[in-house]
Amino acid sequence: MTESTNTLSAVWQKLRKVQPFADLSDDQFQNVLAGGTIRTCPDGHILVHQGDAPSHMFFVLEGQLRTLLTNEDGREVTLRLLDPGVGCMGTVLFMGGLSPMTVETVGEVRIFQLAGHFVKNLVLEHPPFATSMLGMIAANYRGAIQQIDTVTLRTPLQRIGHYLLVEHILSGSDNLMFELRFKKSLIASHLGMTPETLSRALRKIRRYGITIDGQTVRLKDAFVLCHFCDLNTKESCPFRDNPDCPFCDI
Amino acid sequence: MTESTNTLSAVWQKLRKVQPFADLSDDQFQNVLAGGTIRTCPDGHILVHQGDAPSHMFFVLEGQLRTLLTNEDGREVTLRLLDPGVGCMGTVLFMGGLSPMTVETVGEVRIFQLAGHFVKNLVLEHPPFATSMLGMIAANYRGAIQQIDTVTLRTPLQRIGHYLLVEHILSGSDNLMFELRFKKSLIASHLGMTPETLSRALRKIRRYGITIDGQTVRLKDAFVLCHFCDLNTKESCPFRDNPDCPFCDI
DNA sequence: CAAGCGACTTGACCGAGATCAAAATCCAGG
DNA sequence: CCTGGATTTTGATCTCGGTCAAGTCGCTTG
Repeated sequence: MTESTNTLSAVWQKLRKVQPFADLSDDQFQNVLAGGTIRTCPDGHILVHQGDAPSHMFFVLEGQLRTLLTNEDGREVTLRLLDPGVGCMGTVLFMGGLSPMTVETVGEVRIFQLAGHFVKNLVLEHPPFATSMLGMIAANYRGAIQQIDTVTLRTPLQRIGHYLLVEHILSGSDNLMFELRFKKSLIASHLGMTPETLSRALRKIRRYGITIDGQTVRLKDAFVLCHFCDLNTKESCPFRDNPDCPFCDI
Repeated sequence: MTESTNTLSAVWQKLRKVQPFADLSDDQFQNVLAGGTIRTCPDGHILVHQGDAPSHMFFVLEGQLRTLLTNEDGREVTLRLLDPGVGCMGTVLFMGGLSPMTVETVGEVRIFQLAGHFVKNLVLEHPPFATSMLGMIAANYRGAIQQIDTVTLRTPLQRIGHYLLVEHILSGSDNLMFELRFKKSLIASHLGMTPETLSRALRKIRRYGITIDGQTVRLKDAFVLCHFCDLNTKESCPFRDNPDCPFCDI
């Protein structure tokens, strides 16, 4: 088996079932694969600068990416933290104009990239793909709204609590222990605070029965994170409306 | 001419040329009109509550709407301020799940509303409409990103400066005087600050040659707002790369 | 095993913006 | 023209989170 088949099949594995490709036929997906490129980038590599004309969509195969905003004096906010299987810059392609965000690697990353015009053609030619893109973009939009909510209406404690809740649900919420997927400094930047403030918030959150040791989060019981539930999150909560939940009756 | 025709033709006037309808044929647009409803709502009326299942898209015919987020103790951020010709909740329809935002009238408002399934069908049946919706949603997303930038990376002075710049460009930027379209308290809420802070920032911004009296903004010269330009805005600036602009060479 | 570096934590201090309170301004309606 | 309520402005004070600096932990590398 050649290196190239090896890699292509890896991409197939990673991306076949994820949005916006899940609804394509195998043939169409094969086409997508043929139309894109696989790259490996070192830590801290900047794939897109704020202000660049957007040219490609990117999908993480291995490693992590983040999208972020910066200002002139170097302050920055992380918009999204991307794990394998997740894509970015899809929305930016349809915004028209220059990219409002930077895309940067976090550690060494293997990515799959697809030219913008390729994506736009797919939208025109395959209505289900268009709907799928709409859903994906809308999901990103929801994330942005969530972030606005977070940074403007919540205290640092509430921010990290909510973040942990979402992570817990994503991890399957079947265990009282799970791992943080990202470095704390990145999480802090995503939550619009400094690492110092995050650290202090993590200290304070112990009194809710939530302990963080390194990347490991330990919960006293299944419902301690319910303190930080909101309407969006409630919808995806597996304990939704469970009578034991102290907050689901709100 | 009956009241109803009168109103329908008013809707035609207002919405025929705006996204996402601009690319539809007259016949298709006629269909849209027939499929929707016209409503008049009093000041402070809530069209959608955060947490409602999204059912309609709304378009402003006369008056103003705003979309906003609230938390439990009553604090709120305004996401968007909508003037006639602008629509909302389109994105939310494609997010799946409940509405993350509230939609509220500002003063008495006349709106045109279109059922969600109607919009979704249009997307499936008319690829150009889908592209148009993608563009619209992407534009909203850009707005959300801009807002994250604003509230996390800018000082109150920079925020209001940038806001005024965008307003100036929207107003045609052909005059050294223009009107604020919204109440200051709403603008403050949109910029993530209190009315008091906004007031103080408007005081401070005088030293840049920008004077606000009531709703009227007066500029000392055409370039005073350039202090608050960023990459996004630069693209739509009519003075772009004008050698007189003190910042376009950045 | 020691050294060294990066990531995180902790402490002390400070300042921008929120809050609270009061005065001023604006405007619609009588 | 006057009046009453909403909106905005101004002033005084307080507080949360940022900043700066030092210390700790943990991991990689020689």
